Formats: sequence, structure tokens, C-alpha cells
Amino acid sequence: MASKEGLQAARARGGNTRQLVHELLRTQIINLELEPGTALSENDLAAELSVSRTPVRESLILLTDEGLVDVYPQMGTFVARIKFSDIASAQFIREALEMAALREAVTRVTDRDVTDLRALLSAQRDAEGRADTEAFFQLDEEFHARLMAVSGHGDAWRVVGQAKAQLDRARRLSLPLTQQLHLLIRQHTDVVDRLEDRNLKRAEEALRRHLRLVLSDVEKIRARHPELFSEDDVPVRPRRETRRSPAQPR
Amino acid sequence: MASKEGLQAARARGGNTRQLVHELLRTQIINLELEPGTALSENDLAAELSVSRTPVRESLILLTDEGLVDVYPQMGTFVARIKFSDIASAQFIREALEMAALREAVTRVTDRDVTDLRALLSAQRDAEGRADTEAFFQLDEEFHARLMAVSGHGDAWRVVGQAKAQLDRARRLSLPLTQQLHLLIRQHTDVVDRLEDRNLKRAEEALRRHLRLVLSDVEKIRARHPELFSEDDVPVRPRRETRRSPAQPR
DNA sequence: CGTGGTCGACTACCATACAAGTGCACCAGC
DNA sequence: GCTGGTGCACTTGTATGGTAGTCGACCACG
Repeated sequence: MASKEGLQAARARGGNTRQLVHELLRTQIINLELEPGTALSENDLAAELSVSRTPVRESLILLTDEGLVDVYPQMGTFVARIKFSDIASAQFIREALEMAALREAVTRVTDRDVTDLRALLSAQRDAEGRADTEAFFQLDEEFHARLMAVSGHGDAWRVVGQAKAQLDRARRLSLPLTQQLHLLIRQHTDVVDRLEDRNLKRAEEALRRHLRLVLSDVEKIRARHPELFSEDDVPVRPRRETRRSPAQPR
Repeated sequence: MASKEGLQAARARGGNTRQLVHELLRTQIINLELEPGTALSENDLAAELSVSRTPVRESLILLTDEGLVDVYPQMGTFVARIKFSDIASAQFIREALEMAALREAVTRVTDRDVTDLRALLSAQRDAEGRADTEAFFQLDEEFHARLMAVSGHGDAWRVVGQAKAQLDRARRLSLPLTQQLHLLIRQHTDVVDRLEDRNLKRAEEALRRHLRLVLSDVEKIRARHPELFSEDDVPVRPRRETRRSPAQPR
């Protein structure tokens, strides 16, 4: 993913800096290119991206609002550790919204919608064939978004997206589960099948099962990588990293 | 509500300026003290509040993210008009989350919870007696928040709160519905009763009816005050207000 | 009287400067 | 060697410049 160059190019072409920086950091955090606990100095980021502190700072404020970074005034800004309570909360929100949307989708779905969804499924199988997990997750996102659009509440995807960010961040730790992709696709297909049948109960079961599978993934990961999580009661105030060697390579 | 003085005092005592300005503007927008379409100049606000533009600007960015203001670069920042599609979206989100929470609340509710909820109901009747709608809406907020807390997903209230903001803003237009308060309290009581019985189906019906009543209020209001709403397809680019008379009183 | 171009005031965006606070490293004293 | 105090480097928060862009009023011109 283009980081510095891409931003500078986009900046030249137009589009305001704040949004670009925001999206850049957001994707980097979700993809774990920026690990939980990493310090995000406003000055350093500004220098690296060749912009001033202002848009960087404003981006960090937005990310704080999304729960992706923690700001400790006069101490530092850090990529948020994954709090398990946040995961649970995100799962609840996502599940509640997607399930509610599904219930309405069953009554509104058109043949055209089914066709579109199946096209996405096909693309997912394609990505699976190429073992392109990056593309797969992109398509996964599109699939769920489209599902909400079918319900007539596409606007609410924005909220799901924010909750999903927390889940995805944890899920990225388990990327080498390539065989899982097949299962996920089958579950997606299940949902579409039941939707096409207008079978509400079965559709609900299928989607619920799918969403819960994702959660159970996260729980497995937590057992393997406890250092990236923070316990719920102790906020884990990060300490400034001691820099004894002044000459660090870049 | 203290606006300038309160802010300056709080600022002196501590607490960062951005949050204070943010909360101030937020409540003023929701209470319609700042009407939809009003221009919010960074300079003017900064001057009025006796702070610099920075915290004001950062607050406006957050409010933009919440959908309470619209920023048109190089043109101006305006209190967002109430888009009906936003209302529908907010209603969907709120309903989905509160209903999902209720379903879990039925299985977890304790006698202590019921007691607490009934205490809130009592306070609401009190507020009704004093015809103190302001206090009532405060308690209404607490009631619903507590309901979610009972479900074990109190964290999700934050999201509901953002959706609710859109609804409340429209609902404020109908404040003089004093007799309505009684109905609202009865509905609240219904929910608690069914919750105490652990009767899921009845509890769902009661809460759904309650949430839908609020929505229907909004629809009535839209018929009466169309100027505060903006149609869905036309974003209504606001024009800069023509100031021919330079000496406006303050 | 109607119309097109210019100018000025205002906007948000970005950059920079200053202030207040924190923790760590270092060093004096024990 | 160990401990306590002091200064420095670094942090975010706030204030203030500077810039490009947009709109509306005004005026010259037809």
C-alpha cells in the first residue's frame, strides 16, 4: 500500500490532507502495520508524511473517537491496544445491526440483488483461488455492506464499519488461515441462498453463525497473542520508550 | 444553560478546551438553540467563547463526524439541516441496538436492576408533576442507558447516543406535548414490568412500541416545520447570508 | 434598465510558534 | 553502589500567521 508517495501524490491532485492522513493511518492500524502500543508522535508523523502537525493532529483526534488510538495528554499518543471488552462491544453492535438489517432485507430483496450478491461470491471464490487474502477481505467488506444496502439501511454501514474495524484488527493476526476462506464463502453462500428463498429463520441462523465464527477466531487469537490485548480493568499506561542510542537508522 | 461564563469557568478549573467547546456546541445544536442552517464561523465562535480557533475547529470536525454540522470548504460551516434519511437511519440504528440489548437483558436482569429502573420511573413521574420537560428528557436518557447497561452492553450506549442525537434534535420541536409525557412514562413502566416478568415477547413489544412512538412524533413535526429539514436528494448548499447592514446588534 | 467583470470580505485549510506538563537520564550526595 | 533531586528532551494543547478559494456586492458598460 502506498504510504508516503501515494499521499503526496494524492495531496497534489487535490483532496484534503486531513482525510488522506486519516485514511492512511486508519488502514495501517487495522492492517496491523502499526501495532497496538506503537507511539504515534504528531511531530514524527508530520515529518514522515511531509505535512504539518495540524492535519496529523486532527486525524488522530478522529481516530481517538473511533477507539483506534489513545491519547495521554503531555505523554503521547499510542495505537490502542485491543481491549477485549471493546471486541465484545463491537461484536454486539455489528451483530445487532446486521441481523436487524437482514430481517428487513428478506422482505425487500429483489432478484437483481441476489444476482449482485452472487457476483460478489464468485469474486470471492476467485480471490480464494489466487490465495489473495487481501482481496478477499475487501470483498468480504463489500458483501456485508451490500447486504445492508439491500435492507434499505445502507447508511448504517458506516456504524458497522467502525465496529468492524476493532474486530478486523484482531482478526488480521490470523491471516494464514487460508483454509478458513472456503468456510467463510460457504457461509456467505448460505446466507444468500436463504435470502433468495425468503426464509427468514434460516437466513438469520446462517448469518448469526457466520458472525459468531468471526468472533471465535478472535478469541483463539487472544490466547496466542496476549501482549496485543489489554486487560479490561487496567488501562495499561504506556511508558515512553527509552532512546539511549541517538542515531537510529531510517 | 451556562454558555460563555460556564465555559470560561470550567476552562479555568481544568479540563481541555476542545471537549468543553464540543459539548457546548453539541448540546446547543441538539436543543435547537442553534437552528439548522445557522452559520458557525470558526472566527466568530472563537471570539464569542474567548478561545482560539484551534479547539473550535477541532470541535467542528468532531461534530461533522457526528453528522450535526456540514462543512463546505472555503464556504462555511453550518448546523446540519435535518435530513429525513438521517432520521430514518438513526431510528434503525437505535432500534436495532436497543432491541438486541433488551433480548439479552431479559436473561440477565436482577432484582436490583428492576429496583433501580423503578427509581428512575419514579423520578420521571416527579418531573412530569413539575412539568419539567428538561429534567424528564434527561431521565429518559438515563433510563434507556441503564436498560442497555443491564444487558451487559453499556458500552454500546455511546453509539445509540449518537443516533439518538439526530432524533432528539427533531423531537425538541414538539416540546409542548406535555400530556405525552404521561404516555411515555407508562410505556417505560410497561417495559420494566415485562422485564421483571422475564417475558421476552411482551417486553419486545412494549419497547418497540415505545421507540416507534418517538419516530412518529418526528414525522408529525416534519409536516409542521419543513424548513428545518432538507430533502434527501438535494443537499441544499447554504448561501452566505448577505450582510448589507454592517452594524448588527449583539 | 439590464448585464458582465472586478474587487473585497470572508471562508476553511494548512503551517508554524508558544505554552504547560510529563518522564527519563544524569549527577551530586550519602 | 545506591538514592534523591534537577534539568532536558519530548509530549500534547492552544494560539496565531499565511494561503487559496468562494461568494456577493458594486460599478462600468451596453
